[in-house]
Amino acid sequence: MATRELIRSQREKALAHTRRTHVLAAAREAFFELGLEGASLREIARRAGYTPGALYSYFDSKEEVYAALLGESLERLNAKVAAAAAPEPAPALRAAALAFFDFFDENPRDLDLGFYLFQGMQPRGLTPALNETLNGRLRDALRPAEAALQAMGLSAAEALVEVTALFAHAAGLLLLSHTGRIRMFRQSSKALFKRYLDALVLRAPPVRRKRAR
Amino acid sequence: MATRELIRSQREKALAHTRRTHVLAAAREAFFELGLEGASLREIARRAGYTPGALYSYFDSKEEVYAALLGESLERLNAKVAAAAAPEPAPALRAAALAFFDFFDENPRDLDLGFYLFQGMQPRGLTPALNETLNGRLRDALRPAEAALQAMGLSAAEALVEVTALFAHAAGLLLLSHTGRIRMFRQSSKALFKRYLDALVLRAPPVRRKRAR
Amino acid sequence: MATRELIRSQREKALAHTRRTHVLAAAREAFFELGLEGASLREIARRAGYTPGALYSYFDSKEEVYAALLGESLERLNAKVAAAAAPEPAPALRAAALAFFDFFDENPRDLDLGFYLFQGMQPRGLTPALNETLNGRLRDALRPAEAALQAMGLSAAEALVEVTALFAHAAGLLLLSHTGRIRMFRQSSKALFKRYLDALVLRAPPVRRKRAR
Amino acid sequence: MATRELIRSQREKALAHTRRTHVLAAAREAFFELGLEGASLREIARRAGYTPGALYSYFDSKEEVYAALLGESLERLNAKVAAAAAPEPAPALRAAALAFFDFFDENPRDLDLGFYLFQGMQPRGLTPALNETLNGRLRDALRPAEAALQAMGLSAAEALVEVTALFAHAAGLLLLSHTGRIRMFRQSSKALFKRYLDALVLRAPPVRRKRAR
DNA sequence: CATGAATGAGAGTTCATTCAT
DNA sequence: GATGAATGAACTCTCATTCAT
Repeated sequence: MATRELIRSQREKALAHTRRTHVLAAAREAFFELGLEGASLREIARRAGYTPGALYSYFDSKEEVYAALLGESLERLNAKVAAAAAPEPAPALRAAALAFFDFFDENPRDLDLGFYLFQGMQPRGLTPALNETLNGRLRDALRPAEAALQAMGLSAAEALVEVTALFAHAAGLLLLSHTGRIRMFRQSSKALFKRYLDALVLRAPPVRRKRAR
Repeated sequence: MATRELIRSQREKALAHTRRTHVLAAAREAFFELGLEGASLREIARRAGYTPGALYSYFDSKEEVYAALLGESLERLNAKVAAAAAPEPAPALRAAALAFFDFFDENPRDLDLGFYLFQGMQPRGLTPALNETLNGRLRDALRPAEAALQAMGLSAAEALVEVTALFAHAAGLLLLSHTGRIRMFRQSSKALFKRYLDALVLRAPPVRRKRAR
Repeated sequence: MATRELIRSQREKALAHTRRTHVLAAAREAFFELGLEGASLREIARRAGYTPGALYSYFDSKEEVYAALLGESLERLNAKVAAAAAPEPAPALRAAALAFFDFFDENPRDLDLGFYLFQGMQPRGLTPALNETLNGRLRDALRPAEAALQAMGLSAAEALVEVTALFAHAAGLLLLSHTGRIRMFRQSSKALFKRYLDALVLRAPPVRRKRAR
Repeated sequence: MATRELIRSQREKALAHTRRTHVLAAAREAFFELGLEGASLREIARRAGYTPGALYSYFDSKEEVYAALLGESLERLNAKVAAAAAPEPAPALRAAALAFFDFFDENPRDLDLGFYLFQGMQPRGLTPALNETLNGRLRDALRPAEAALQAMGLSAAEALVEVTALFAHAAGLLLLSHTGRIRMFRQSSKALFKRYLDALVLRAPPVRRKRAR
């Protein structure tokens, strides 16, 4: 008896998850196509084949949909960064940093998502706890680069400084690129980012000295 | 006779300007306090002590209000950058770059304003010509730094690359700072920016040696 | 199980229809009392006991409300015309034509509605297909008269000419009557229309003689 | 002294009239181009080179502008009808009726104007006296046809009936034509009107017999 | 006479959200 | 779980009109 109950409960849970995923897919699609303004709850529901009210079975508010979307985006980012590895520290830095950069460069909507680039860039409606978690996942995506920097001989503190600067540089270039402003300078954000990486690797000599011993 | 007319006309023009400025002040206030979403025409009108319709005496659309706001922001930026000068190239670079950085660092909403133009809304009330002008003013704010880079011996092409990277780095740091993400790294965006400038100035000397020959 | 579902579904459908009808009744009432300009969505909603937004559950736009109103009006017209029959061609012509005339004479607002169709209606709520359909229903209301004319011996082409003239005469008289201008002439539009029909029937007989041969 | 005053007064009156005429021209232009809905006071003022408020020096309300427009339209109509004369009664009838028909057929906006008078116009700009006057001018445009009918031998009462029917027929055809509905019947309103006139002249013979005496 | 600012009402429409069924 | 109806507030924008200057 209890077994049958359990099985049913499991099946329902799986179903619920499937449907939630389905809704998220519709939300992503709407958001990517129409941007934040166009991706109303109505539109998302329409694309998912539901009525607006039905979405409230899966999400408590529109913001929660947005948060789920962002969470999923960050998972993809981390997966990409984790997949980019190299045996030597310097190539590992390049690989990790480029994976990070490319992810947003190739998926500009993920940039929107990640930086709350609309609505004045303020995270609204996200509980602090959730916000922390999501930010943590973004932070995670930078850890491989940070580790590589340490492997290159930088102290933990130095590596933190450098990875922050790296993050800022990537973010700035992506912003310029995504908003079209880079055109004013007739430059390529990707080339500029590689140039920054080159300089960073060159600046790291202390590591080499360590190695030389 | 004509004199009286002229005086009246002048006074009215001044009044009109004052009132437009007053509306813009209300718009800025609303925008700064409530962000993009909250700063509706109604809210702006309310704060200016007007009915919504009255704003249409001064602006043709909501977009035009934002454009005016952004234009004014960029003028302030340029004024600040122009005011920051130094006799020697390297200090001039630092001064110009820091003025640029500080402007947005101290007025984060001006950063929002600048992004808004390209991101959130359609350039409906913003003619391409006006858009170009505004972008040009942003570009102008970087020219002193670019000039200093050339004065330090960089070629025009090199200076352009470097000023673009500088802009990106500043934008990225500001983004991190403004969205609170810099806290994740326990760093100061200002300190990081100065560090970037130091490295930039150090990287330039080879040029100078060239000069010395 | 399925039965219960079915019953509920049917009841809901009936309810939906009832409510839509209720809204349309309010719309008609508002439109009839206040005319085209006064019958705003807000006013219609108020009379139906709804908030303005609620109407968008039933209609996609204001134009669609009017289209529905007009469609229903044309159905009533056709019903009235169809009900007016007679065994012999000449009486059949009189009956059909008078039914058409009387419908608009007794319900002047239906005349307004008909005018509105082409004069003011925007293409939003009135797809070309719907427009065609509605015009077709108006055309339908004249077919009994046209058939009677043919039965009286007129060729298809002659009958078409005559029914067009009949329609125009009716429309003109209704316009004069509805706008009060007929008073300038101290005439009755109904009497004039009957007079026109008398003349039309008298003009036709030659045909019958042809048949009699 | 008084003379100088008088002259100035006269000159000012003339000027005022000129300017009023100028505003009316702008109004007509706006109305003819944009239709009833598009011809707002703002638009009229814009075209006349004035601000909206200025129009209130010449007209007490928007309705009054329309009334003036309509009055002028009716003058043109009467002029056209008066110009169409013929020595014999039957040709005179044809000429007068066709002039009336053609005026509206060729200037559909004048038809709109005429419709507007009774359909939408508020009693504010249209005093009963003015209303009477305008209706009288419309009536006047039919008098030549009425006189011709009497000249053809109809009694005053008969002529009145016939001219009313003629008016209605013309109005109906113009309505069908102007609203595009005549296309449903693949007919020409002008041809149908001529056909009506032919039948009317044929129906009149009793007159001729009178003459023959 | 004419302006320019302002009103105040109102237009149609969209939205996230709630809730009985 | 899902629906469909409904809310209520908000949105941008337009209008005829008024009035001090």
